[in-house]
Amino acid sequence: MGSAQRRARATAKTRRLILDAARDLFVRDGYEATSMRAIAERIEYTPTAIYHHFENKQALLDELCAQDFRVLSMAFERAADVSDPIERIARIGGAYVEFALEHPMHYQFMFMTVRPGALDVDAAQSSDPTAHVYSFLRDSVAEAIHAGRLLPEYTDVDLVAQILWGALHGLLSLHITRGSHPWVDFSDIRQTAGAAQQTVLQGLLRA
Amino acid sequence: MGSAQRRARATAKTRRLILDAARDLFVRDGYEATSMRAIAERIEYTPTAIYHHFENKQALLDELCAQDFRVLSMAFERAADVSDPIERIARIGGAYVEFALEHPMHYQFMFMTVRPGALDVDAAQSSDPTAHVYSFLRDSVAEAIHAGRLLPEYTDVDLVAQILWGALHGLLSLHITRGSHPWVDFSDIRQTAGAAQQTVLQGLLRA
DNA sequence: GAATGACCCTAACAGCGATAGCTTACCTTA
DNA sequence: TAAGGTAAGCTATCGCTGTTAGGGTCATTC
Repeated sequence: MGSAQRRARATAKTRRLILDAARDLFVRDGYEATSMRAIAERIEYTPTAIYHHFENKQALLDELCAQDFRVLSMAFERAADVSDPIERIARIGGAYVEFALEHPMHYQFMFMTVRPGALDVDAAQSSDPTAHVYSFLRDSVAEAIHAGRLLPEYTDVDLVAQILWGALHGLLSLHITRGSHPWVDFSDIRQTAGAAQQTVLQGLLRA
Repeated sequence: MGSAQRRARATAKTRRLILDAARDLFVRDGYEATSMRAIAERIEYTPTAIYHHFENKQALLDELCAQDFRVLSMAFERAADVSDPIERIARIGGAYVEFALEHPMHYQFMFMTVRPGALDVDAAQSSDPTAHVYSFLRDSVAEAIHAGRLLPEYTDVDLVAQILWGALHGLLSLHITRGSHPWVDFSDIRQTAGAAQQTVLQGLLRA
């Protein structure tokens, strides 16, 4: 009976082998520039073998993304362990920045890549990990609004959450795409992101 | 002698024909999903003809991009025609949002694409149009700081300019990459961007 | 009138994602 | 232990991609 388990282990190992190779190449060369043939060659299989474990190239990226979302989600859970909603928002933001700077390539896949393909709304709602990650922020914003901590004109939870998310994402994505370019003097990104968050919160909070 | 001019006109017309078709398809289907064959078919030429007018596919996008930078620059010039620096910042932001929504594909290429290849600092400084466009915002921020309109802790011009830029860019880029996805309730992007800008300014300004 | 060069063509290259169909190895069941 | 089923790899191929080599046509120029 243990033989089935051994077989399952072997399958999982191959799967992991493919994913690791794909991640390396995606990170090094980018998604478009990485071919299924290159992934296969790196692990000494034929391209067809990959299709036995994954539906297509996009499915590889999806799986890698899902893994990263789990990492981010766990970081958020750690950061969100505080009762004050404003402080929680600040800590979630800090964890978000740290994640982006520690895994810039993953961040790129997760938030900076145009994902083709229409989605079944219901399926996406329940399965897409972005929703879960976003809900950390959204729930805290809702709590802050409910507790009367924000200025009275801010009643739309999604609007406020997106302002906060956008402020950090904008700086982070600019840093990732243009950080090495000389024509704009990018200061230390952690400091800038911290200042951005503080500024936005200052604009949101009741005096 | 007029014949040479007629010929030049014909060449320019073909060139424009190619660019218009490319723009339409890039915008509709995306850069990667648009093939040279599709562009050629639309204007009833063979793909080879395009290579007579442009070096390659990337050159098509570069040319369109350069056009759009000119458009953005002109929009900024129009928007910046106001003396109050805070109002100027707000109007520059509005023009930026409009530009991104009107030219999402080119916005992607201009601000959301990791550009490979190291740059000669001096050459980039003088030739890269991003610097020129960024300076519109930077100069206005510097003026606002100099006029004592911001809270005293905001002394770093680039930091403030990047907070403002980042807040809008974050929302716009999220909208472009994820706007069609259903798991996050993206409100009207113009309204969200406007609120974001107002919130950041509220956090920056002296009471 | 010959030569030049701009412009566009046909045909082809190598590489891409993906699939059809076969073989092999193993597990389960009779 | 033989038969049947399935997972996982293979070869060969499809239709696509960006791009190029080489040829033809025609107006312009010497």
